[in-house]
Amino acid sequence: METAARPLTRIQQEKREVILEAALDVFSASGFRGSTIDQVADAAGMSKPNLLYYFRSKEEIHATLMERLLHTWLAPLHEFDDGDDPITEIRGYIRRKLEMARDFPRESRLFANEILQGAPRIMSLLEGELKQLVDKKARIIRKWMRAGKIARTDPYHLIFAIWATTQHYADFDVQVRAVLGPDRDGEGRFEDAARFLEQLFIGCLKA
Amino acid sequence: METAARPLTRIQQEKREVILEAALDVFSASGFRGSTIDQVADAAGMSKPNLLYYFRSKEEIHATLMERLLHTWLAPLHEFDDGDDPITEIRGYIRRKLEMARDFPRESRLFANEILQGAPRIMSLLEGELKQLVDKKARIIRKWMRAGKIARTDPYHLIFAIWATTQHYADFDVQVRAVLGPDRDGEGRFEDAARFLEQLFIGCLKA
DNA sequence: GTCTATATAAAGATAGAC
DNA sequence: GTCTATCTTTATATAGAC
Repeated sequence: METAARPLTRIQQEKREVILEAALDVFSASGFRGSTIDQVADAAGMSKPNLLYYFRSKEEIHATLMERLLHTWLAPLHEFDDGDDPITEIRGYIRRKLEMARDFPRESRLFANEILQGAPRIMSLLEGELKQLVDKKARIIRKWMRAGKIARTDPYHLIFAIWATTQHYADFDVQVRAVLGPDRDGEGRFEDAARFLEQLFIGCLKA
Repeated sequence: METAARPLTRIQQEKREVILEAALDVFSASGFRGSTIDQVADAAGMSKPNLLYYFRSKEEIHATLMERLLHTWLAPLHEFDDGDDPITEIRGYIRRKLEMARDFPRESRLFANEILQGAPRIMSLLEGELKQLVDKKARIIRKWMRAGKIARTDPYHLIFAIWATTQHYADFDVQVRAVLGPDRDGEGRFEDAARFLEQLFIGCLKA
């Protein structure tokens, strides 16, 4: 007979946090299949069997991680709303997405890894929650266009372009660094990117 | 004593092609670590030991694949040149890159996988050949800007944005499909994307 | 060149002592 | 809760017959 699920103690919660933090490091760098429980255990400062005392399997760690990730990841799009000034709203969304790429590059890469492999674990979420959210925001953008507040264009591809350009700085970080060279490292790169993306998107949207 | 490397017969070349084609399928879908020689052998229609008769190791298959990939991948940027009309030149580059995403999505994903994992195998190429190529093209773009032919902006981030937006349609294909739904499948999506990207980039670059 | 059989190593997961 | 030892599965690669 199975024992009923017990609420976790505070200490158990904290240990799980340590493991998830370590797993984010490892999984985002090597992908799910490319990572080993040993690596995660090492990064978390504990033995493999000890780690498996807190999570039943590698799969369960990954699932827990993805669940949280998606919440964080969709937050900026949720914030995007029908404000007074469309340009301010879109500019803010771009800035928040770029800040996410800067502050949460591991999350960005973990997400990219999952999508790249065909999104086996989150397909239903993409077709459900994500699609509905994007549909809603696309309707807002279209309303702005009909009202003549911004130039007419395809709202879906506009959103894709914002995702692509901002996440690029996290997902393709090593390439960006290699091309820009050591001169333009750190914070400066993000300021340059922010300026450029504002010019690109806002320039083309002004009616 | 080692036997000297012999030139490959035509049949050997053909078998290697079959293997590389299968490997591209498998590696681009699951990443290098996520793929097994068994899968590649199955896809190539031969047994594992037979496959390993043509390639010494999984690593060697991957290396051969990456080498070719990079040649193909940089071709559009090589073509980008100092023509009469900057707008035509940039528009052509965007179109070629988007066509690559449409016609060679596996290559795009294989490349994305490699970069995402920190580009361990091609770092020196990124810092060498790629950087020099981009530097050269950035100088051309800057010349156009100084001549007042296009609006002033950061040429490096412009190139990154073109890479990001076009490759997005290959790398994040499942997400794009999920969000757009089944209505907008196949060729139509790429036409929409082409129209949008032209408006985005050309609109912002017109002086 | 291709096969069956197998050596070898890595990785996920568990048993059971403490 | 944490450890050492170990089981099991999977995967890379090789040996050797044909």
